[in-house]
Amino acid sequence: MSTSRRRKHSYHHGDLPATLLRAAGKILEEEGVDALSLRELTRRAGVSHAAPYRHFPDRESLLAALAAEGFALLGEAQREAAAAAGLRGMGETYVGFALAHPQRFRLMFGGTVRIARHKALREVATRAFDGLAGALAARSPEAQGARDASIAAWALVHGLAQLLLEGRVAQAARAGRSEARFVSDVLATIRFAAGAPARAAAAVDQSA
Amino acid sequence: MSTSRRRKHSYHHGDLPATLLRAAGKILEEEGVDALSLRELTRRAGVSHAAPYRHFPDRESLLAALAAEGFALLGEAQREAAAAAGLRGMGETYVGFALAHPQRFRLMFGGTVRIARHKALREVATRAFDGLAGALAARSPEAQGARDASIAAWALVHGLAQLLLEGRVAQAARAGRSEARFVSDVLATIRFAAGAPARAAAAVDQSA
DNA sequence: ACCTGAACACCGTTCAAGT
DNA sequence: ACCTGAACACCGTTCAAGT
Repeated sequence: MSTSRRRKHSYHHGDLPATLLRAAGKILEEEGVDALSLRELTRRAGVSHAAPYRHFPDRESLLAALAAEGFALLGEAQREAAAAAGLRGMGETYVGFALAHPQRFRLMFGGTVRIARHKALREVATRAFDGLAGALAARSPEAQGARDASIAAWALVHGLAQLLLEGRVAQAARAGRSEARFVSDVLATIRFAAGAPARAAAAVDQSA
Repeated sequence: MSTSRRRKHSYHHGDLPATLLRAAGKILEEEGVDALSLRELTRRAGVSHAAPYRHFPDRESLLAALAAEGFALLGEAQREAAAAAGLRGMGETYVGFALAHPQRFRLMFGGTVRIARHKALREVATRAFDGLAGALAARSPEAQGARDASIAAWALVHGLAQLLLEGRVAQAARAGRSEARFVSDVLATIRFAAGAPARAAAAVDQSA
């Protein structure tokens, strides 16, 4: 008689959390966070609208779980890229991840989820970034300058991803290049001055 | 007898749009976009909950107006910085704006407002960025390389702003420096290779 | 132990009606 | 021309009750 339940036994169907996360991920990627309501989610999953509360304290916690999945994926992709393609490969991978999963990336960095309040999320996010920082620090280990440069590198790829995602980079700037080539070219315009004392270098370069 | 109306004549009180934008800006900066509901806004403004619809087609259009204010402010600050402090000054101004108006900045770049769908917003946003691109292109006018470098420069400051805003940069990385000094030091680790053919330069730098 | 259904306090948006 | 009040179709969250 029921119209939407597809499960065998229906009542306890093994793993509702996983089912919810899968369905939520689909809604997220198709329509964005704002369209991801618990009620729509439970409709798709064929459970009552109160069911998620047995597994997630509130909506933000479910979003936090989705964001955590994203950081895990990004972190892994970065580690693989570091081994296979070096520093610039990591940057291209970062931007590539954002373009391949735009809504997920927005969720991870958009501020809707307060990362600090969700322990598992906080930890997996931190781990993803340690990779980038470590790779850059390893190249030129003069403490503070290298650390600053690693933040600049991260900011560069992060900002490029964000600008492309939001469509802020004009079509004209692409100049007919493929997306990957464009990203590669833009990143190639940058040089890191990690070795030099940052302050002095700044003074030199600024006088233009 | 009315409890909340503070206006003289009350019914048509001159400039409801401006009143709404002022109140909305306050809610935005205090509590963020997600807390900015039209109903809460109308409660504060002392009008009926349907009143905004005489002036804005929907909630997103009101948010678009708030974002447009932000881009106008940012654009102006950038133009002043360009005149007074040169290229690096513009970058510091960009990050400074984001840190001074975090919720506004999030609204401007968070993807909640579809910029392309709001004409006035689209135009003021474009104008704000022409400034940055122009300043960099003027320094080294070799068509494509310079354009790519200007995008990289923008991505750099934008990403740094975003990472600082979301609290993704660990306290430890600051190493006791003031925020302004930290930003300045991070930006100083970067050199632009706008003059050189981007591709060749990339190949050289990559082999590390 | 896990899920449901009714209930509550919110939303955004529409529209006939008021001034 | 501009604003209101009732109405509609949604939300997130809570809680007693069901299996």
